[in-house]
Amino acid sequence: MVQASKSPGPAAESSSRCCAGLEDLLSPRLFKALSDPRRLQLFVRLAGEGCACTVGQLADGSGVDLSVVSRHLAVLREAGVISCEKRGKEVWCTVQTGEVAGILRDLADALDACCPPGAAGEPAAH
Amino acid sequence: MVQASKSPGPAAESSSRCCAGLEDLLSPRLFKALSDPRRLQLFVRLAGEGCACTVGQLADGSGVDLSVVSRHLAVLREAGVISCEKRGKEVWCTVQTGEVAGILRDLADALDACCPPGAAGEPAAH
DNA sequence: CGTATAATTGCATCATGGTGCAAGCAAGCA
DNA sequence: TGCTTGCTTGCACCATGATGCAATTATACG
Repeated sequence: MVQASKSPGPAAESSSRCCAGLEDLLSPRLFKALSDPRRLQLFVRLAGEGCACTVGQLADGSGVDLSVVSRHLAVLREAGVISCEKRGKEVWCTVQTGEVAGILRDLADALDACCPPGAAGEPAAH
Repeated sequence: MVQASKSPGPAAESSSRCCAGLEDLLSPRLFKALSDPRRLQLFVRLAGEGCACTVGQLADGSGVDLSVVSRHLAVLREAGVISCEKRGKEVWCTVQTGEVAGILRDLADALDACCPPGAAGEPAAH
């Protein structure tokens, strides 16, 4: 929303020779979802519990209101970190371990393929 | 700061059998650093430029004040995403591709080793 | 020295986001 | 139908964070 559409920008963008697909892999939404300690706590808790909990179960012992947990889970869900399924009155949340792990690996691969040592821009002595 | 020290908590934490080291790998600081679109833009730009730029170079064409860029770079540096080296008057920033990729891979591995399908908590039909 | 350049930091302002309470909605049950 | 439970959403409040301008520090140059 802020970064518009790739934003050609006034400055020279000609040097995008490497790290081509990096930008597409870096999703602010994903990182924003994992940037909050409370959400991270819920994430770990959800993973530790066997990757499936109801909102109420996660709220128990979290120290915050159930509405807060509900909102945090919504953020995680919109980021694709977890998925939720309604069964009766309850909503069961599941960690998307495979999906998230895949994204992180793609990102790691893109980074490794990026910026070869002594590629360019590095000043020798100046 | 918020999550205290592992927080034994009132609720049952007995089910931390899996995803043991997951919590230690999930650093709010790292994700927070990558959660801002502007910082992500600087990150991509820095990677695309050959992984080495001065603060001024990054500020050019970024559309924001140099002080803003400086602050964003500080956040990235404190998160270990980049490293900065002062040479003369200028500060050269470098993307820590290997470090970041390593962290992401460790996290991906931990997630894959986590939550085996049909482990527990999953309701069959209820 | 004094000046210019590069970058950081202080300060004020504004936007975003986390939180709790209460109301609303959906689903099961008597 | 009325009631209870599980969860979501609206609203207000407060903390955090992003931004721009100005002042400060550090380094190079004359």
